[in-house]
Amino acid sequence: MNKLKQRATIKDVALAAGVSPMTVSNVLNGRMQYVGVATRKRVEHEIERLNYRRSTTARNLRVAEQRSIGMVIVDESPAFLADFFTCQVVAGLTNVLNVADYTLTLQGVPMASLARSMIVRNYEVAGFCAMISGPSTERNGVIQLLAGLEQPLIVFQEELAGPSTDICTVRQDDRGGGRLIGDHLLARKVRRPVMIVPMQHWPAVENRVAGVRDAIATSGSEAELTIVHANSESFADVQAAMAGYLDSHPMPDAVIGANDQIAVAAMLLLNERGVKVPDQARVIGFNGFESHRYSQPHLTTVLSPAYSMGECAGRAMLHRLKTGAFARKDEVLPVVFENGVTT
Amino acid sequence: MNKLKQRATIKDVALAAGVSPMTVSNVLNGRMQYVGVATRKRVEHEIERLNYRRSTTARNLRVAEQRSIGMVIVDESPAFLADFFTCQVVAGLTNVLNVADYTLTLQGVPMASLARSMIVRNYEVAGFCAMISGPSTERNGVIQLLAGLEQPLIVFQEELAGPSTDICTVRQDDRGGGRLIGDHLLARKVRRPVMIVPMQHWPAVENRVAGVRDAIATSGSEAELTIVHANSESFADVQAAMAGYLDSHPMPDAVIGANDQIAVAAMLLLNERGVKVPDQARVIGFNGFESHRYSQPHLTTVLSPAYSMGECAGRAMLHRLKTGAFARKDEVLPVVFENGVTT
DNA sequence: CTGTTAGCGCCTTCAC
DNA sequence: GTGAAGGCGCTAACAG
Repeated sequence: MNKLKQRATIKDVALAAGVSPMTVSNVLNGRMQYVGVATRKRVEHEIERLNYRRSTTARNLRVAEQRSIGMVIVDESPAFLADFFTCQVVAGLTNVLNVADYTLTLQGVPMASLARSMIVRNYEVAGFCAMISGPSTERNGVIQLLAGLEQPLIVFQEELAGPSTDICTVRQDDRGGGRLIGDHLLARKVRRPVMIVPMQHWPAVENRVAGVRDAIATSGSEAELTIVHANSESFADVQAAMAGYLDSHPMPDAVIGANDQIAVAAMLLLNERGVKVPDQARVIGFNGFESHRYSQPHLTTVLSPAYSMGECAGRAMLHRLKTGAFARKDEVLPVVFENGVTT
Repeated sequence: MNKLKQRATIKDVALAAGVSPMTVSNVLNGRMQYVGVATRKRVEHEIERLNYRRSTTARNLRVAEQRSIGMVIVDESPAFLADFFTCQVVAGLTNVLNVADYTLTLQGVPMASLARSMIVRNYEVAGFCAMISGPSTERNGVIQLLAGLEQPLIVFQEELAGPSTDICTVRQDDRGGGRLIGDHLLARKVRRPVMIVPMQHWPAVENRVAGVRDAIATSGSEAELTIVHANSESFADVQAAMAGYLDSHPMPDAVIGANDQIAVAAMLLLNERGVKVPDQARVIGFNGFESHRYSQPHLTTVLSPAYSMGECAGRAMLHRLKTGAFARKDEVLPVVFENGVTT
């Protein structure tokens, strides 16, 4: 079925109230200057009685306007949204949009099928927000593809090189966060820190690494950062990479996870091997969320403003829609250092 | 702005390809029996060249059909979605819908403004899924309101009493989970278990309590379950409630949290007071997620099938849309016991 | 295989 | 203040 069953239209309401459809429309749109009070009452009463609901579809067609923003999540995994970071971003975004009577249209697409997806083939939202994962080249391909749609576009956690039209990036200050971590460790005389990062190229991660290096360079310390690549950020891969490193190198005096999960996986391995944290090795993560209060031991980390990023994107998009242009091409949100007991 | 700017229509494509709009429409809809190969090629080429994208709005109006499902999250907190459970449900739901070329339209609404919201006033999706929080009476009010919309409705984590039309509930087997917990604790000779629950009435929580009681009754054990009410499920409130209880009662031999956060908050308090877990008191949670692998100590809990619930709801809705009726009025998904080190 | 006609529900424009 | 005509972009039904 999935059909529009017998549903009251403006015409029905008009008929019942003994007025013309135009008058009903005026009432619906709050153009009260054009409608007598008595008429309005009658119309409103009939709307209620007939359980009338305006067809968004017909209205949007007529006024050539969309009241929804598309949130595109490009990821191979079908569980794309089941990620706390993305989740927070979507939450913030939805809230800002909803308050402005916009809707969020969620679409998860595997990279391969994006070109044939409804998003690309159909015109149905006023603009797009995108969270893209995958290798760098492919991510850029996706951005090109979405940009080709010639609609306002916001991309999360990316940095764009060339001049771009009608694209805005929203990201957190990963490099600044890296610096905070570096400063914190250097103040504790760390000399041989190791940072575990996933194999996959990811600008946020590179910025975190760069931030740590900034801190070392600025301090004039002779500390040296070693990068250890894990095949993925899964629990098993991280532990394997960490084990491989420990087996063939002297014990590092600090382990930095590219994110909290990585840090915890590494820390659990250290525990297993009898290494005392933080006495023998300090451990620090990245992208902590509310849940950090519940973790035991309390991991030192850098708090992600993911929810605010969503809000920021929402506001940016609404502004773009209203004024015709983004206020800024790149929105960078500050992160906050969170002191735990693991450093 | 937010206007449809100069955008190619079917007419433009038809003109450019030298055919009628109807032929273009046939190509778009894959009705190739009605279109010659040469013509099709020409049309497809022009679609590409003109960067044509079909207007979902116009199509939906014409065929009187919506290709989107509304996900309504009724909650006072603007951070509604920033909750792992909801997040997982939405992820599962979106995936199933997207594969069927349906879209998910997300809308978060505070209870108070629901009646005046776009959801209620406008007709724009084929059906609704709802996650409602708040006191029992108000939740029922929301369900009534949404049911009054006369569209297919799926509600998560509720049990409906009376006969309902076109409503389906999707929930996890909380009572079964409670039984698993009860059995586990009884097998360990627990006699004075305490269960910490939030003040707010919540059917899922009541079912968990009932399940534990079931287990006790079935076993014929003389164990007795004490319920401790916390003002909310926040860290502070849970610890306050727990402290209040401990100060005026003998030490329980097991603490059951109505969910994992509650359990962990309680456990941290026990730690602070020097109570050894699990030797002096066992601790057990509810609604574990992937993150349980990262928690330390590894909490014993019952794993929530939240993601599957989303998938289940998606399938149920698609079936309803296709056949005109829900296959089942109440979908109950099994939970899985997860053995940790805290029991 | 291709084209013509008509209309989905709403709102802009203009007349009364 | 209110109403009548017309059309947004698309496709069902029917002609050819």
